[in-house]
Amino acid sequence: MNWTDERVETLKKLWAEGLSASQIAAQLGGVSRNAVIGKVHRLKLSSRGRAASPRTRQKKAPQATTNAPSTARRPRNTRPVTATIGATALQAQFEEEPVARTYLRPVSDVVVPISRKLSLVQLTEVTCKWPNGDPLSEEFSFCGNEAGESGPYCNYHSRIAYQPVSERRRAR
DNA sequence: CCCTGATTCGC
DNA sequence: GCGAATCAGG
Repeated sequence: MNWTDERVETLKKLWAEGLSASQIAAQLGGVSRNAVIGKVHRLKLSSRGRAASPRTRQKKAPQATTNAPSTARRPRNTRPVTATIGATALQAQFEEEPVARTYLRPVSDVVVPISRKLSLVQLTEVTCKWPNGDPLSEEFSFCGNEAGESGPYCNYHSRIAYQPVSERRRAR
């Protein structure tokens, strides 16, 4: 996945709006949060208002010269995720923003499960209860994918459901 | 443990 | 330039 003008634009916008790198990565799709952060730095728009904390790095002695030259790089699993982007979920997440191009993003490899579009009566103890759309609307449905034991949502929706909360507690 | 951004450095 | 690994912290 390369950084097209469009994607960079989105990155800038979302970053300026205060979204976390991982959230932006999820929006863009196909990139990790590290990729986003790296790009942000390269674009020199790191600051975003205030410095988080006067952190001072530079402590690590990189195991370069003296260490074993063996390629210790770990070929981390490149996740072959293939799913549909949860447009409605994104909507809920950014309900206050105009939303222009985020939802017309190519839905190729975003880490969002395909909604099973269950109705209320179809929910069980193990179905994700993430709502899709307006509860008053005809098309309203629930995600319905398998929910872990840790909550009423599937893995993905647990994150986008709870992450912003802890974020607002901390940052805003 | 979850997360955050920051930095380094092999590619 | 890119981004995984790592770091430092909440």
